[in-house]
Amino acid sequence: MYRTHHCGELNANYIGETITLSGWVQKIRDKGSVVWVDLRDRYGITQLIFDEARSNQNLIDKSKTLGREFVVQATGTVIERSSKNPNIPTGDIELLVTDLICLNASKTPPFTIEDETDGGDTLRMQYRYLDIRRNPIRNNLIFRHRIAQLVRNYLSEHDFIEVETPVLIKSTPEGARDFVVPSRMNPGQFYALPQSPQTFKQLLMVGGMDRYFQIVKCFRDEDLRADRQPEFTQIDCEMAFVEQEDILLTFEGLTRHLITSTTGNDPGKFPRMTFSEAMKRYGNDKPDIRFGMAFGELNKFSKHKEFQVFNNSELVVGIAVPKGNELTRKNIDQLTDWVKRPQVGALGMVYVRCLEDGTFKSSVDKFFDQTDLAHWAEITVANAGDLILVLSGESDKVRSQMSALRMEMAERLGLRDPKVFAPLWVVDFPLLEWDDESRRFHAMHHPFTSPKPEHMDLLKSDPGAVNANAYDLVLNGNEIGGGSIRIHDKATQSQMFDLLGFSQEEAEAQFGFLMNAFEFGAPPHGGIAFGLDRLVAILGGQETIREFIAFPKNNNGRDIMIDAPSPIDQNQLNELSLNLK
RNA sequence: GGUUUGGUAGUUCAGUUGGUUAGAAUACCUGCCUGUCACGCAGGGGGUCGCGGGUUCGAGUCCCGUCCAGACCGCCA
Repeated sequence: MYRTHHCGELNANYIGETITLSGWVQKIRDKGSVVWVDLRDRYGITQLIFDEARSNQNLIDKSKTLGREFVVQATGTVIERSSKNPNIPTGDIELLVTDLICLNASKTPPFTIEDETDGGDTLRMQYRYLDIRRNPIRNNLIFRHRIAQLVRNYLSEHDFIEVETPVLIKSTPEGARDFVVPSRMNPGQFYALPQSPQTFKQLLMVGGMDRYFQIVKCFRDEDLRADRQPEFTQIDCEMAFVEQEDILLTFEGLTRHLITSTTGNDPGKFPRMTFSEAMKRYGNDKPDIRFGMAFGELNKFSKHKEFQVFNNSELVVGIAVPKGNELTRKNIDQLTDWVKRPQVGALGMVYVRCLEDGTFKSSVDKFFDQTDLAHWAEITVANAGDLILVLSGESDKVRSQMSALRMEMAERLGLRDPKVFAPLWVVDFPLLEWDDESRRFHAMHHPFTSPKPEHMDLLKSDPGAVNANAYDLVLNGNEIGGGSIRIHDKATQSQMFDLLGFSQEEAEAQFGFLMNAFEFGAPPHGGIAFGLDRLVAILGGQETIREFIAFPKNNNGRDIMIDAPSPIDQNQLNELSLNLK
């Protein structure tokens, strides 16, 4: 038997017992005639002791041959320590070893297996199996397991059935790029990996499953980010015979349950905001509402003077940075440089200091008087001691620039507290968005999203003005879920494909199976999908989803541990009827 | 596709205006040490400064190219 106990459970109650532990050598402290070895497993650390007074010399010599990360099995007697360590649960006892087996040696690891490791990201990814031995990563994976468990239990209790859907499916032009898989038995033809099980879950509704969920891998061949991986996990859900309100309430329930269970804080009823309000007030469809600094639109009080920059701008918008007047001129100049970086793209920035005596000092005092600036302060809800930052330009651009600035200021002021959870429903998304490049409409959510019934008439006359029964769930400035009420009749679906520029033949070839199904009694239905990786990371108080994925890919979509992707053998290419170049 | 930051010992980093033999910490190895738990003390080994080219009497340092890594923009229905 390799072990009778774990390394984290022994305490004073076990004194005198003979037990066996197995684990990894965390550290050896060799004092000459006494040797201590910290033995680690998933559950904790227990100190082993080899002592000239009580152990035989062979055993002591053997202990001195061990190194970091050796795998050993130690049998001995639990004894009370003469000097205790209050910092660890097993600190009152140690194991006086009577038998020691080295189960496997180890090379010296390339980085320290400690909470604060000295290893860089690349090295940690290359030796991810060593990284996983560290508490933070192991705890993150356990945390992820807990959340998946909570989701399964909650949804199961609410009559949802987990159904697996295929991974080898058909490529479609809409949406993200597909990962494709060549078919050996069908030369020249390809499967695609699903970007989501969207059509399958709708077909399950047609199949009468009524309430479906699946914790499922999805694949998108797009560039990566700290919070984006080419393969990621969704909590994919669909319900039949529901309206938008039913779905919002059901999944608000799930999300509240997750937040409350994992953080101990009940976020209460989730606020709701329309897409257009989110864009107007925060320049963003996923506003972080843990803090203020909502936009104030200043057009009315900024275009009546000789300041041509504002006069030539479609939109002048400001935010009040709390206590921002503490910033020095140099700080503000640096901030101006920051917004002028190409990633943000502003041409300049105007600032107004709100002084303690109620007056204002701005970078545009030449053009605007105290009355003008007082209006700005009122609109941006600025108090004495605040700093109003103003950007101007074309509406869409200036909103996204100001959104970036708002987030940056919140970051600098420490307002993005990872222990505070502020969920928000964003509703009433537009159905379509115009794409200048391809000169056609794209589905904002996806082509299966239902227009709002009261906007059905607009579909023909003014498609861009049609709102959808689509909604996103936002948590702390991150989109953690999104969904919609779906189209469930062939005529509307067909009209939708038409709007998106599909010919009847193309629509039939790509989505004929779905529209056929709609002709056999498709129930009204809708759903939502959560990004599990992101959700887990945010609830775990971190930004980077990689810390919550056992074997993540790097910035270039590579797995540097197994070295994938990689070229394949010419024979394999031949079998697949593939000819490169 | 673009912007930007970095690449120096096993690891994390420092390295001034271009100037002698490239340093520190930690890890590793050896010796000493009976209560350590970031143990301590003494000693030791360890470098093609990512790679290629250029400027120069002289390049870790400056220039060009390239590769790798991180962050961001585009992209992500």
